[in-house]
Amino acid sequence: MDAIKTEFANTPRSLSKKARRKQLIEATIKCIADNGLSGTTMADVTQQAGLSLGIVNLHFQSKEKLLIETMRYISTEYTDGLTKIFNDQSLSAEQKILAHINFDFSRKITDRNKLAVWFAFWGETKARPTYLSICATYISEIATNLTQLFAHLKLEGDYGQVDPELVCTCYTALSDGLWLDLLVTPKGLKPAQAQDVAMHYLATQFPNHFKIQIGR
Amino acid sequence: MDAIKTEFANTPRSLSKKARRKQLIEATIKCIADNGLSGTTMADVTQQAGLSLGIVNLHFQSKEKLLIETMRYISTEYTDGLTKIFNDQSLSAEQKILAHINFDFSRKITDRNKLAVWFAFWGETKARPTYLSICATYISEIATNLTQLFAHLKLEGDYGQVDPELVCTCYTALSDGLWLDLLVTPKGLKPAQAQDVAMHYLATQFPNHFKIQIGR
DNA sequence: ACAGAAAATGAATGGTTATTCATTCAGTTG
DNA sequence: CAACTGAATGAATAACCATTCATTTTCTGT
Repeated sequence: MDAIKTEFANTPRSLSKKARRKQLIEATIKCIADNGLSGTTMADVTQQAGLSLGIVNLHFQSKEKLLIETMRYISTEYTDGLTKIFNDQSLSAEQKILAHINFDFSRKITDRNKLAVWFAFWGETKARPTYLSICATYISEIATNLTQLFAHLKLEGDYGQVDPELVCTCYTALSDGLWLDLLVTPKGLKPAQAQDVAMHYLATQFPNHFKIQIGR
Repeated sequence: MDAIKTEFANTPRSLSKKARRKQLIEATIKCIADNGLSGTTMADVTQQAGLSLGIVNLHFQSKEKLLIETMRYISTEYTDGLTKIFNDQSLSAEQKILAHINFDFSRKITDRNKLAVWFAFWGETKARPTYLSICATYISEIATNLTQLFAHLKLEGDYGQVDPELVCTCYTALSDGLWLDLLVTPKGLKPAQAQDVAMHYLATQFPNHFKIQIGR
């Protein structure tokens, strides 16, 4: 908790509104990972951020809004990363898929603190329509792009049997499930190995493009 | 909430301790699905069960213990179902895998109330060692059995390249990820379609045993 | 350097919630 | 049927926690 404090300490007040909000959101992520969603209090969050109790209400009005912004923060971080890859004109479809899978299992994304937050929010989607609608947006956006990439690969190679939409659904689910693995069995799979598992699936669909990793 | 009340109403007091605990656990599942883990109160749970406020502490000592027993309940229900399949002497390895996948996407298991509970607890595993250790037990138990089945299939068919452990990891993650799909996009995939997606993966590994469903 | 604006503080407040336990109630036994 | 046993009740309690806002601190423009 000292780390976060010092990171921002040199500019105690002059921090822009946006940066202070980010600081509070990141403190929230840490707290949810450490205490669970049900165990996260305003006192925890503000202490984690090294600030005073009232600061969250000043910047977010309420705890509920802080949580919604936290969910939006992690899903935006994720979709922005993927969108950047998808829009990169210098990459081929194959390279985009490789970059996608690489991103899915990067340090930034498979950080267990963030994974804990993802699952905590997913567990509440049935209860809170706002959470569900945030999910709905990013899911369809990613699926459209990814399906398109798989369709492109299908044309390139000799993959008559491949159903791009099915592969997209399957890959996405696989990726989510591997995240769960990384969250609940930290002594088990490592991110790089999880990535190999995902790649192994893609290799079954596009054997001319992707090869199965041996040394896992 | 009336439904649950009347289900137990004909024997208001004479219910065994075990049955009353089950009733309270099932009320807890409904409450977590409806209000989220963070929004579930003792008043909610007891009202859902049609009983009085003090009843949870009488049967479970504390809310925390009720939650732990709730998690144990859903994971036991799941592992018991799978263990029964695995120990069924009348089934071949192939039939056991079919029964396994069938169970994974059965109504009982893909009930969105229960899925919400799974994800809520997974989201708290990093914060609560007790939850994590409950996960650890069922995960390794299932993985051992399932890997064994895949190894058996590998011997039966001509599957030189197949790595049973990898297939187990991949199938398990895929199944978990499809559960997420069923939870957060209820208007999207239906359980039967999710099952087809899972089957599609198994067909890539064991094409002589499993065929891809066309009419999904 | 000073005034005004903006940001941050944290004690106080009020609503919520888990837990307790004296009392009530239902089932059982002799 | 009366005394007994243990389950169930729910009002009372005590702890907790989100939010408020008067006050303090820092920044900015002149």
